[in-house]
Amino acid sequence: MGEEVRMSDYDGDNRVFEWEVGLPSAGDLTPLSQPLIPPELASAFSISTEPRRSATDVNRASQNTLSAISSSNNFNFKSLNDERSQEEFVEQGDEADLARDGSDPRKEKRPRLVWTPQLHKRFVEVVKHLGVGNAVPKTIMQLMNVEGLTRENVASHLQKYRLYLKRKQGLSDDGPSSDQLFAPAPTPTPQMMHMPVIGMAHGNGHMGPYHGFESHRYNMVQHRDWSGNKRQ
DNA sequence: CTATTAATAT
DNA sequence: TATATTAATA
Repeated sequence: MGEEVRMSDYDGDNRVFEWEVGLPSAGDLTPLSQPLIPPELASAFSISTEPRRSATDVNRASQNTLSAISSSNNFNFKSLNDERSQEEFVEQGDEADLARDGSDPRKEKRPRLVWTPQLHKRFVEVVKHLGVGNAVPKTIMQLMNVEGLTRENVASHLQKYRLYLKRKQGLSDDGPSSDQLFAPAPTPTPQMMHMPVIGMAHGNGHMGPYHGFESHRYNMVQHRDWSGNKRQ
């Protein structure tokens, strides 16, 4: 029952399009790695939150399930969570990082946040929802509800996003769509803000255990070309 | 304390 | 280039 499947990989034969009408696109689905109930609400109503699973946990579980299925009835599942799809990406380039306080969680360096298309989409939706005029980092961060996302992450991205907006209203249209991430999505998919998206990781430092609360770490990244590719 | 912006660092 | 960090300022 709740298989998470990337339809983008199945353009093959055994695909029944009639079954897909009205279904949300793969990118809009809520990853199993996110709790359905925001932590604030859960605690406010004293709902016991299921122990949060990391993206890798979910992927592993999916692998097991899918491999079991495909072996039981020779289904032609292509590569699901294989190779470069998504997994944790930690740049283990250690270099004299013994100066790390293993004590203060707040000061722990996080890996650089990677603004995946999904993350950015989330960001844009929240900003639009708030209105560009009154969307501030703290609020955006809260509404995005992404584990591990910090206010300065958002502030930094917001700063860049505003520059993008400024540049874009100044010059109606001309030249190629300069920005990869910011350019209007080819698939407008007018959906209200909903559903959490998780994503980040890859950094110079380390991938320490982060506590979005009391649980796991975050990661999962689409390592697409950030340099010359426009997805979504 | 948070937000904004520009400059600078990684 | 993308993201982080810092400093000045509101």
